[in-house]
Amino acid sequence: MHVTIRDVARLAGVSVATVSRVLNASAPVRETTRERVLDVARDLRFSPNGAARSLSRQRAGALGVILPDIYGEFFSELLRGIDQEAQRANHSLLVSSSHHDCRGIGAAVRAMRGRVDGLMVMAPDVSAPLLADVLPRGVPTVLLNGPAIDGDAFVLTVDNYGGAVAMTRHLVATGHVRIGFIAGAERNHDASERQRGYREGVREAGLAYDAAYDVRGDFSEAGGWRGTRALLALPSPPSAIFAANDAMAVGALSALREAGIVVPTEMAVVGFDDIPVAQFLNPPLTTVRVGIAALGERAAALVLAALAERSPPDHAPRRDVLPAVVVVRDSCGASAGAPSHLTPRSGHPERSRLDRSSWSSTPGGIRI
Amino acid sequence: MHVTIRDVARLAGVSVATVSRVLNASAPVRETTRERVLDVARDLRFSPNGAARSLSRQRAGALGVILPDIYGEFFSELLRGIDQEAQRANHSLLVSSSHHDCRGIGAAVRAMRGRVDGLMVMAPDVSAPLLADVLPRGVPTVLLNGPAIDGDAFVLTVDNYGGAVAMTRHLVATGHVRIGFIAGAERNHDASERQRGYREGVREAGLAYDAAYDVRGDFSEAGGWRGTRALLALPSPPSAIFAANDAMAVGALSALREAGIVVPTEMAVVGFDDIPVAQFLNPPLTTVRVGIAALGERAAALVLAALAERSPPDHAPRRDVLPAVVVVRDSCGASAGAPSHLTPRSGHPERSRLDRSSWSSTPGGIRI
DNA sequence: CCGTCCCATGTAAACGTTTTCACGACGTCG
DNA sequence: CGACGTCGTGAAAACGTTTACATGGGACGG
Repeated sequence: MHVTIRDVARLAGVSVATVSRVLNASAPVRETTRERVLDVARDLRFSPNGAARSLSRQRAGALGVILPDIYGEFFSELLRGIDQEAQRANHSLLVSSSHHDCRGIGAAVRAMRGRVDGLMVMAPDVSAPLLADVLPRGVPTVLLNGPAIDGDAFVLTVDNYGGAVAMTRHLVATGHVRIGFIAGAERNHDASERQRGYREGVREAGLAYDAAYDVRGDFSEAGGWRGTRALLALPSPPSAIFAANDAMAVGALSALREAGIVVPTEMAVVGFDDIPVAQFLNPPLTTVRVGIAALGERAAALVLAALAERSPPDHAPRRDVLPAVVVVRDSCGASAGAPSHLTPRSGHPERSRLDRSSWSSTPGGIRI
Repeated sequence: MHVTIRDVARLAGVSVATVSRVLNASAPVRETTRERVLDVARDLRFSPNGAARSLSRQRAGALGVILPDIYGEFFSELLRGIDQEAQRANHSLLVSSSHHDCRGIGAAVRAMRGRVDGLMVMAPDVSAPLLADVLPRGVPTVLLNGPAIDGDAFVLTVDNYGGAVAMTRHLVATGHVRIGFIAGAERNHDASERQRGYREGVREAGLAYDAAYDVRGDFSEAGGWRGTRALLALPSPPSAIFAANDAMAVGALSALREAGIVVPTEMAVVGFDDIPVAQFLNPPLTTVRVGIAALGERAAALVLAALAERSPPDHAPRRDVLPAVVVVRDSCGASAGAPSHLTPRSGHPERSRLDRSSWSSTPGGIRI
């Protein structure tokens, strides 16, 4: 049926071992036989069977990615970062999404056994013990934006709490006293951390926390739209809306436009994530940059590093938190008043697609 | 090292064949032994090695996806559609991106040999003969948005030309006589088809085609931004800008905002693709809906169908074109004037994430 | 009571690589 | 001139499944 290494060997008049050696350059082969083998391989359009190869070597040359969803620019960016780093190490990506509960995650993990060398799992909705139970042992695993876990998985998160506190402080500093918050999905780890940050920011400013201004969303544009309607319906609506992610901020901007409310003069809107489109919105969105692609890159790098050293790196920290910095643009109304000498507004459409600047912590916010 | 089926067999006191039969329910096994095997398997947390499994059965249970890039919402949506359909058939996705030239595509294809049962390849920049040369024979393949090809690959495209003609007609009907166009990347198949549609639309309206209004872009927000600046710098700027995709339309909106030009009253802006965020932009973007996720779903469905019947479906058409319909929103200025009885503006934030309506052709444009 | 059939199970051969081991031939050094 | 590496190669054993084939034991009909 398919052409195998045996066919190549037969036609070239050598053993399969020699063919393998030629194709992998794994041992010296006489130049004449080498060329003969390569010729036959090319003629037959032979390409080695990946499954057989992974079975024989004990590595698959692929990384597994398990995601709750792939809707929106966030996951697109994350995947891009992961892919970029994986490709550097000649690894491909086995992607499986739409896994919210640990049953689904468990199934996906099992399906990947033997076809991937490492695993990246994003499971913001699943509690730590349940998750620990389904993760495989013996496979380098990085948990993205999840809770701490007591398996041998490395946990990589973004400073959700710190970023939300910083953003709330920024709004307070701009003069807002009624700040509405549109939270993420219930039970979602990122969502609750960001909410915790918002509440702390409000509390430390000495403002009265009012649950009516703290509405539930779901990280989708539609959720932001609904949340905004809810906030506008309050007897005394907020003067600023803090959406727990950029997608909801987009929905908020849309709802405000429909309501005829001008941003930022009549209402400030800020988001979280700094998805690529944020800077191109009308008005450009003030948000918290988390370096999504960098997060993905780092996750892949961690898995690959664990793969490189045969023994699991016990000395290395089991947890890493990436910084989240406030990026001030026009949608919060603070743009005009803020000191403009920090970072000149220039060339923003030219910025590199993969901005590594967020790998290192930036003190305070930055202006773009 | 890892626990294998042999370990399970040994501890359960049966042969490996029996274990396999239990786990796959492929043959009747006495209830008592079945339970014993399942218990041991659970205790040992056994999960079968995927590589070995793919080698033994002659199928991998995975589909390969080869993309030029994964930047932006377009690819995110496409991947989502593919994943959705693949998951329905219990297949996972092996994704490889950043492949622009046929050398890279060839390498990716070879790396996937034996680990995937079918292939979806998006290679808008590669010419047909080159591409045909690197595609594998014997593996069901669907080419996305590529040129027709004389291999045995199925070609699935969107009606780029028709959509662009329709959109241009719409702008003409709205009263525009100077329509700027921001094209996609050179040598990109989608890009040139859309450009061809724009030119035809202009021509058939009896307007003089002026190359100065037909500027080069690159399908990125930054490219749209630059293209818009170029159009604004013309001695007599256009009154409408047709960006060859939504990402560039986003860049255009951003550039116009910076220039203090109000959309749509002073300038109409339209895009192509109808990425999810389009309806939430300020103003909501008039664009050409291609049903990105549906495209992905259909591609996966075609591969899976070819997989189901052992022989390649010769009777089936080797090419399919999905409709592209104009979606009128606010950014083109025609919204207020157009008859509003067609489709009431309602519930747009609630629309289902995966809209299958574009699978079937809709006569004329639709209003949202 | 014996032949036949079926059911549950075991044995072993695939599947297509890589890799270890062995083995000649050849050159080098003592 | 013999012992000893080195180099090129082949044979065969992994790798962990699935599955065709074989086998033994019980049920059942004659």
